[in-house]
Amino acid sequence: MPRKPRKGDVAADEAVYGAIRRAMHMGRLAPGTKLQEPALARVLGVSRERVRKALHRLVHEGWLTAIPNRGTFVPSLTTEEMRQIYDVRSMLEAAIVRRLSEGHTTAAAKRLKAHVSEEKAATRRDDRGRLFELSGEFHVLLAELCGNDELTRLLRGLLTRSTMHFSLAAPRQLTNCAGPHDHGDIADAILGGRADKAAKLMLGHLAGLVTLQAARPPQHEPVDIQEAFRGIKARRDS
Amino acid sequence: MPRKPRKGDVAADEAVYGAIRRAMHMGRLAPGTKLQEPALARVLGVSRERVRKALHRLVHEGWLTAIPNRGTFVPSLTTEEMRQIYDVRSMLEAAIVRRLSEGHTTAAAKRLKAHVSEEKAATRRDDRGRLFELSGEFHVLLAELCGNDELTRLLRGLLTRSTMHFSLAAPRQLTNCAGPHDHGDIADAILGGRADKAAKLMLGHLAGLVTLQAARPPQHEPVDIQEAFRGIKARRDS
DNA sequence: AAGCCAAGAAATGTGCACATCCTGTTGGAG
DNA sequence: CTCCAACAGGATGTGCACATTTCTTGGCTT
Repeated sequence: MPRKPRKGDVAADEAVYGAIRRAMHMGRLAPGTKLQEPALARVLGVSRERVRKALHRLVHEGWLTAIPNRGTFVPSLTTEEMRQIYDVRSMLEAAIVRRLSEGHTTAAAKRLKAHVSEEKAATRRDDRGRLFELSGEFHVLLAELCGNDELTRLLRGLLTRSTMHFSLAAPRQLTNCAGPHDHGDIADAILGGRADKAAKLMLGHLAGLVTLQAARPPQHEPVDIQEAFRGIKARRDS
Repeated sequence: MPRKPRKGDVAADEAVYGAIRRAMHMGRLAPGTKLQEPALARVLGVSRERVRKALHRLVHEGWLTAIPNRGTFVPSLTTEEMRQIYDVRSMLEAAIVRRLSEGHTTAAAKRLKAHVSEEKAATRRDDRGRLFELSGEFHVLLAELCGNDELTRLLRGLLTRSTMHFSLAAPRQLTNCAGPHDHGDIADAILGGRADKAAKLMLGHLAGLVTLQAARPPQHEPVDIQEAFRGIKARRDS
């Protein structure tokens, strides 16, 4: 028997997908880097087809860019693309906070308060990593509280693409979503039923993020695949 | 030599993708239909891997649903999912028409007027097919006029998923976007700079589409793959 | 010396064959 | 007669090997 692709191996491609995604999230892969399949297969210890499938998925999701017969590359994100993404987010999230301000369940209010308090706790502990995660989840949480799965999925995609800039440009310098008090203020406006104020705060919050990312180092040094995936192997999720 | 996969074959998978997508758009494939790879490969005259790749792409885009080791199926769309999609569209398109009402270029106004007049012409000619296309393009056009590529791509995806209901449920009975005068009224409000009115009209328009699709035949008879792909082979685009 | 051409090497894309899993059927037991 | 279990047929998933294309290196020409 060469190898039994048992039922447990169905999560293997998911692991490869997560490994590459995590490497990008950590800022290990600079824009313009070519991700060649044999090298990734050798480093990750899986077959080339597995890598191939994961790469195709990442390309389709917008994380990578593929050129036929050339390979897949880490995209060089333009500030214009970033502005457009945040523009769409402004449209959606302003509508979201307006809707939540006009009416929400007590359970929703409870989850929102819990999240804000958790963010404040992370801020006091100065836990940058946790705060980075929570900051992103805040925006997804607002979409979830609307009870619209499609909306949640869409916003999650936009948000992951937004965080690409943080990850690829300056992963360790920037903290995260501007000031932590922003989320608290937005939550207060929602819970208080002040739709206009909540929308205005959200728009200002997103605009602040754009200007925060405006100044970033345009230089990128070449990356070694072997070095980039040091300590990254299995496990799933982002 | 078995076969030369020349450079012209790079568009072959695109053709397979378009063929399946067109079959769905024509309402040939009823919800719940299992699309098995050998049958599709035999009918379309391509290799199984080509079909496989197209199926994976369609699954990733939400057109089909895949169950591991079971196959890919045409999804049975719930009215709840449809409502959620139109809910997201309401958020985005209300913001779009508001933005366009507050300011747009003369070129944008020209394109908008041209589109509306073309819709009216199609209505006079009673050209249902053309009007169906134009009705969808109207909503995409509004996104394009905002000059945001990300927004256009997102809305296009939502719109194709919206038309799935028309296609799968009752492709030949329903005409399209409710009344053709709706689009004209929205355009007039935009060109007149009446943001609130334009947004209100758009929300009403989308709400009308939802109620229009509420009553649909829940029955679906089994489909033969051989028969479904009659006259559908190559060519690209949607 | 600089630019161009050609040959080798490596990477991508594709078809093929096999292993595994699911499903429909048939036979037997209760 | 009904239900369960084993089996056969077929479909999906995966690894492998090859064809094609592209990039690089070396040598040649101007």
